[in-house]
Amino acid sequence: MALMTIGKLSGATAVKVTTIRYYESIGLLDEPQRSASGQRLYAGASVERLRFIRHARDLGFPVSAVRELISLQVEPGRECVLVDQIARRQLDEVRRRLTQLQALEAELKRMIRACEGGKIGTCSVLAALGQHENCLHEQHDGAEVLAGLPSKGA
Amino acid sequence: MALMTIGKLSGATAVKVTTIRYYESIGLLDEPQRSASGQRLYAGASVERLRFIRHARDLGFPVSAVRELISLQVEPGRECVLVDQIARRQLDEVRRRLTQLQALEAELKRMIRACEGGKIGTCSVLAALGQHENCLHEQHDGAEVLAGLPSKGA
DNA sequence: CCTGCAGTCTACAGTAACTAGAGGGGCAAG
DNA sequence: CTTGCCCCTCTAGTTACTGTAGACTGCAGG
Repeated sequence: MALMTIGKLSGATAVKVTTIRYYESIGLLDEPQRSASGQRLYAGASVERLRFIRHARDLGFPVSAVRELISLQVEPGRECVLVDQIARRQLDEVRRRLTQLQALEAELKRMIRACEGGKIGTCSVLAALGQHENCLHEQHDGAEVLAGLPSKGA
Repeated sequence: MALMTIGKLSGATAVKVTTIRYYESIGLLDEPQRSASGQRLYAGASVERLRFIRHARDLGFPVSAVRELISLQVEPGRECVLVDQIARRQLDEVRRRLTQLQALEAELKRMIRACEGGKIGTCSVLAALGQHENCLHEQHDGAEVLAGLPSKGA
């Protein structure tokens, strides 16, 4: 497994070239060797590292947590408990979001079922959105709960 | 229901003052009257409008969709179908995220169960993260699927 | 050797949806 | 009149990237 350019690494890990450079810039990836002309050259270990990062990110770990995980990986011999804690924290977060989303799904379904062929004047989707004494307002800062919805795919 | 300052409106809708001003700046809220000294003064209708926005945002509708919904509200008489479409699109999105999160939950649980009291050298959380031929990699641009996880609460 | 093109470089700007802070002015009570 | 909270604008920061500009490199075909 010889040295590879950033493009190859990108291909091997499904992480975009720009993202790899970004990870380097924020210190998630070490600075690699450079060719005489300044191009980054990666060894096989970078593939592992990057897959690790990718997978952790896919699991929803924020970059800060990934950083922690990496530092734990680098200096082994300490208790697994820390890693476990990070994972549990993440699991809690995931479950919180699951609950949220399930409530959203229910409400959206209800709205759509009610809205069949009516005119806007009586459209219950709009009416439902006008209500506020509804299912979602137990926690007050619910604002940020779903703030990060990308919906780029739409 | 007399005119109210931005602070009152904020209190009545649980939307932060800065956020209200932000909504105004992006055109979600109309510019309100001003007092002689330049303070914003809102009428009761603003409460409704803001609740509508808040609720739609809580349901995960992106601001662009909220904008559409508002415009549909403003010029009624057109078919409800458009509103319905937006809601369905949102429901699809929510379901997609639900599926994702359920997979994540399963994997995190598996990881945590495996990681009980071991040392880091054998920690299966870290090991699991190193794997990549795993449950989450059917879709290739999974990168962005969970990109927006805030986890500020942690 | 030349040309073309894909790949790479840096650096900066933009995205979503806010949030936070600086630095100043307004308003009612004591 | 002062205290203290509210309000103003404007700018910058957040997260995790993505996109763009403009320049350079590396390699294959002719």
